[in-house]
Amino acid sequence: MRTLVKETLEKIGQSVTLNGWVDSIRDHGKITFLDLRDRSGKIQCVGKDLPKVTTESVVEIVGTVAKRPEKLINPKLPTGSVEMQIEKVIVQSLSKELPFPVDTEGYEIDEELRLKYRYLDLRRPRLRRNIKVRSEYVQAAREYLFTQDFTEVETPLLTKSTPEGSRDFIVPSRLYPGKFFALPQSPQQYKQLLMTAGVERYFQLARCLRDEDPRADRGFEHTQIDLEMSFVTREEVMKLIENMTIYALNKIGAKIATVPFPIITYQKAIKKYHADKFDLRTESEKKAGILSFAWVIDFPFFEKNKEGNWTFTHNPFSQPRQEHEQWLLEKKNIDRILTSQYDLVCNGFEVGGGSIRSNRPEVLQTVFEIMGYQKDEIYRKFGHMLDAFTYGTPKHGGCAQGFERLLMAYLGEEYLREIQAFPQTGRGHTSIMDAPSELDEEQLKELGISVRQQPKAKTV
RNA sequence: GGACCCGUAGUGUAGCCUGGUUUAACACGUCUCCCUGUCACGGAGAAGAUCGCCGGUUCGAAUCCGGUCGGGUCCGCCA
Repeated sequence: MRTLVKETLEKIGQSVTLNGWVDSIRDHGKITFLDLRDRSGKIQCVGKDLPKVTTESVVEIVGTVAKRPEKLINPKLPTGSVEMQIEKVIVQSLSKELPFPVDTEGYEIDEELRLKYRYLDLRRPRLRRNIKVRSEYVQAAREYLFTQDFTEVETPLLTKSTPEGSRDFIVPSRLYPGKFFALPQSPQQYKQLLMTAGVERYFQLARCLRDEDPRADRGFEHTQIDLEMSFVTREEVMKLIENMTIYALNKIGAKIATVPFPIITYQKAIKKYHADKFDLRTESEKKAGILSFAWVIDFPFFEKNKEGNWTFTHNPFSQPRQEHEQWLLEKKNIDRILTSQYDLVCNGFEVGGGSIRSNRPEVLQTVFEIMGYQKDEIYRKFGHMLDAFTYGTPKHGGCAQGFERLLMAYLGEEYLREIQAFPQTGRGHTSIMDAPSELDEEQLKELGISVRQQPKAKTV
């Protein structure tokens, strides 16, 4: 039976079997020290005449846990008061020399190389912690939402392209040649339809895919804690997300500057910070690693795009502020219509946003009319929503939290990629596997895609 | 689509501006040998780089110039 490294502290004098990676070897000739690492920690193992083994190899070590004499205790190691007296080392998987060190922070290493060998990069303590903290945050958020009677629902990945918002990732259809699925930019429409369905409180860890040029804090894929609630006010949704965030951050030991989160209007934010996302932290709070949140509300619903046409600032499905709904229906004072949208800001990042949605088909229809859509086009693209809203849909609202950015702030990371196990590179290549890649002619034929010389094809 | 920056042993850097004492240096890692108490062990030694690629200038290019490829950051874009 396997014993974890951290469990050795309670097994002094016992014979145990440890499994893990060789963290380091210190060979003194007649005596050799071998530090063994598993997911729970590191322990020093002592023996003589050990088999030939390299660092980062996987070994099984059978031996006896012994208390170290007072003067040999290593205070830097959690297991520093004990050591393993080796009876037998079985080399299970020998490692060759790694392409880069994994006992450093790793920032100094070329990121392309780190991503090519991400499975080794993830061995470094910093990334192990990032992955672990992420998992703990998500677990805590789930825990909280379940106490609030939410139901977790998965929505489709293969869905329909909608012309608004970000550029879609496209998947060709084999059964319907010449037609395409789109991967979701967010579960927006499905989660609203779940409100029509009567789920009332939905959440999901939603993967969102957007085909836009990557940045430090955004890539092709990111995950959001996405939720939607029926029969709620703006303030109720904001409070729920706020409480979930506080609960989950407490679980991972993060400190928050101000609770409840301050609320500021968009107009005041622009005037005061010249941006709709801003950093409220004092210098001492920055040093202490404290998270400082704020809500931004009362955004304008519409703005003019570069062609001079009206477009939405955040979300076309949003309900305007109640007092402006009549303006919207009459298509007047368009520039003064405010939306029920709320954005959550943390340490200068936008880490979430949502709104109360309109459940009136005529409001949604008018929004698209203001943006210059013809009636038949609206029905073709959003008819399913308008239709659904004629069958008894409660007023509803929701929020999506970009918790990866939140964890970036908490973990002091500058790049979203450091929070993701297998991120794309800054130029949109996948980790490890060289994707996007070319397809076999056979696959293309099956998809009804004509075979053309692909640009930058590396044919020799 | 645009702007800026970076490519030198396995990793990270120096050298480049001001071309020639360069046999391309240093640290870590790797390999060999020595070492019974180290824990970033220590000591001795060794291997490992045609300086991303192509071309130009020059008697001579890691170094200057042009192009190209790869990478990074930002702007555009990202409901």
